[in-house]
Amino acid sequence: MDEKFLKPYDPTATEGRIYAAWEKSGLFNPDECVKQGATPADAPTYSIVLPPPNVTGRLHMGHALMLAVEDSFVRYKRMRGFRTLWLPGTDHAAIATQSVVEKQVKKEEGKSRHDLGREELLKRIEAFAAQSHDTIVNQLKTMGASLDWSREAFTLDEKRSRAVRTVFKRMYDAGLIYRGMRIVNWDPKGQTTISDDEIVYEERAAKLYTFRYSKDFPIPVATTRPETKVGDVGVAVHPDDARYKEFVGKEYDAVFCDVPIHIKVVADKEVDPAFGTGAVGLTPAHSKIDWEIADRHELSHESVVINEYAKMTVSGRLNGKKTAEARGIVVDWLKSEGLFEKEEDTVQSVATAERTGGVIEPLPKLQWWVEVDKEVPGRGKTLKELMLEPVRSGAIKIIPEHIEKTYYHWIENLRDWCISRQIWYGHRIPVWYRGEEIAVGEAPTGDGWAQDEDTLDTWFSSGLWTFSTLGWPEDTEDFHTYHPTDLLETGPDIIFFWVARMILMTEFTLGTIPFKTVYIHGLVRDAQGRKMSKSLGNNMDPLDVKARFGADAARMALIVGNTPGTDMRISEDKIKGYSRFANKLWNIARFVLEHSDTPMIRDMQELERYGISQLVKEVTDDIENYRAYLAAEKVYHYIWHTFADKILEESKKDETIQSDLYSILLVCLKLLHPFMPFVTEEIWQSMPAKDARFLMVSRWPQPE
RNA sequence: GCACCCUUAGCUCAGUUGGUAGAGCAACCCCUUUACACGGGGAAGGUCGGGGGUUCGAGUCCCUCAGGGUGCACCA
Repeated sequence: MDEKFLKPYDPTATEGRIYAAWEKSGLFNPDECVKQGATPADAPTYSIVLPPPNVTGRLHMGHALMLAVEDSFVRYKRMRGFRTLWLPGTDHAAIATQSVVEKQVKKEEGKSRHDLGREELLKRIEAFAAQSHDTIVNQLKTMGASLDWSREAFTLDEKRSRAVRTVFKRMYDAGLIYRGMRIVNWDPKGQTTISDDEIVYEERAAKLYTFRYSKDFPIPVATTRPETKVGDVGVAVHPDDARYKEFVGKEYDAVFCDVPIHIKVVADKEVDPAFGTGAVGLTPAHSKIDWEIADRHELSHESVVINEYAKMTVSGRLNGKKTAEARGIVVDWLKSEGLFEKEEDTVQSVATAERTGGVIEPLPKLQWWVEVDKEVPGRGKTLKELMLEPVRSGAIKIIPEHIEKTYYHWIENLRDWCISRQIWYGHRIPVWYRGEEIAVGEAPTGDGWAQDEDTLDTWFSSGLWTFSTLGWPEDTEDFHTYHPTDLLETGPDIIFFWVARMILMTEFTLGTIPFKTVYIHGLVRDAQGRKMSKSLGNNMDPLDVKARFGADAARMALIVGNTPGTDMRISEDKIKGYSRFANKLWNIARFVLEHSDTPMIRDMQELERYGISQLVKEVTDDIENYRAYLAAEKVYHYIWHTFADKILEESKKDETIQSDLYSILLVCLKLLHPFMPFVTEEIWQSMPAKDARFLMVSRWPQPE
């Protein structure tokens, strides 16, 4: 018996060494598994692409959970003899990364991005991303992730960029990408447009003011944003509202807070007669709904009164004032003019930018959009329908199932997707202009072409991830072998951002699904059930956990009792419990090896009396049905309370049992390996008789 | 407003197609027994949120109420 067993199990002394040995073996690469005879060349494939962590990030518990779950499935499938590919990569995370670097530059040099210029800022960002990349990659490895690093991808590298340009052009040619002047969600803090999904609504107390535009204006109007009223072009009332019927169609002139305005009264069914005064002041340039109502009544969109810095752009006393300040000025003016009727307290949900926290200012802007309600040529269906169909038909299965309903609900409410961003880091829009001419896809030759200044929403490139990582649009063997992928495992917060976009992009581009199963894990919360966040200071650092208890213990704690789609709580006690379990297994191995001078490998029938075949059957069945949380617990329970507490104890009295212990241990190591890869592999390395050099590629016990 | 989820032992949660409840942790008692005190043995603990229904039988299916949470939409 190896002397190492005389001391308690020490994960910190073991895990790094084991991971290095795995990496050196090359067995994370399915081609290498075939070459070394660990996997049959004609074996079926199993593939997962890693949801790419942001290059700016540090490993957090969410990552650790993702890795624990995915690695469990991957290791299980590999042991079952599949040609198993788990493909790693990182995400450039455009807005997030640029804003980190911008802040840094501002702090250290006092310069803005415009002081640096596009080229210089990009240089800084790329340097930062490269260094940050190495950090996160090394952290992924510490959790034991059996990712094939030889295939690593980056959302912004040349191969992925080519995929982006290719898909953009195809969508443009299909008439699904268009450039249009529309109201966008403008983030004055981040100085960019964002999509509807990047908005977070915050409940805030606000005032609802009731006023008239002028003394002779017949209808009182209620608003929470009086400062925007200098941009009003109309007032909308409900067609059936008897109070205002006589004024519909009439037009009025007024000078509102120094600004001349022209108001037409229109009737529109969108207006709720019970809210406020039942009359809406229409500000088409600064409200999505008003824009739409204005469209229906042929009112102008042109009256822009707020700029990108959320400052007023009208002449008179409001000029150059911030919107919040302007609000007070307008209210004072209304009061002094006798136009003010009343103010009431109300609660407003204010749209803020998820990344920067800036209050969204709706502005009309020329942007690029993906049209979701238009028929896709040759498919006879809209993009929306293409997103719904594979989930409805069961071609894509979402776990837990009820999330499918949420998915449908979201798609039904989906509007055109704004894909252009006014930041510099990211995939530049592959469109070039020269006078009236336009070129799309690849850079045109000839003089005088200027590329669009904007970049693409980062989710545009993420949407291609399952196939861009496999080399598409090149005709690669990997693409043919591993696509569609088998499993997409991710968190509930990016189902719409990412999962839905992947389905959209893959259905459009390839006419197929990106993955067969979507497994949604819950969010990791602290012991009190609170979200882990920087501001609360309750973040648990996986690297710290690993240093104290080992990656195996952290992984096990994240898997056991963690049902898909349900948030989980993690506590130090739970992790500590599994670090003790690792030590328990260590001592079981010690005992077994001490009592197995000439180990005999028994087949499953010979071990029938120990209930092990039943365990294998249940564990296999649980993993196959995405119940890893049960499988891991059953293995734990068997090892500790059946194998150690009963069988080992019996064997001290009954010598006939002793010669079976070795075989039981072998099976237990295999069943536990997907969940606790390090300690099981470390013990395996000291097993004198076994079916593979590495437990990682040994055969999974046969369930029958 | 629309939709979805949750409510089971002190705490955190399982309970896969309906067959009279399980785990981990904590708490309690005992044991330093030669694999392990990062251990072992034992006992305790639940009218499965309330009410109603379907069924021979419901934590599990249906209805309803209450509390908690999430997503989406709206917010003049």
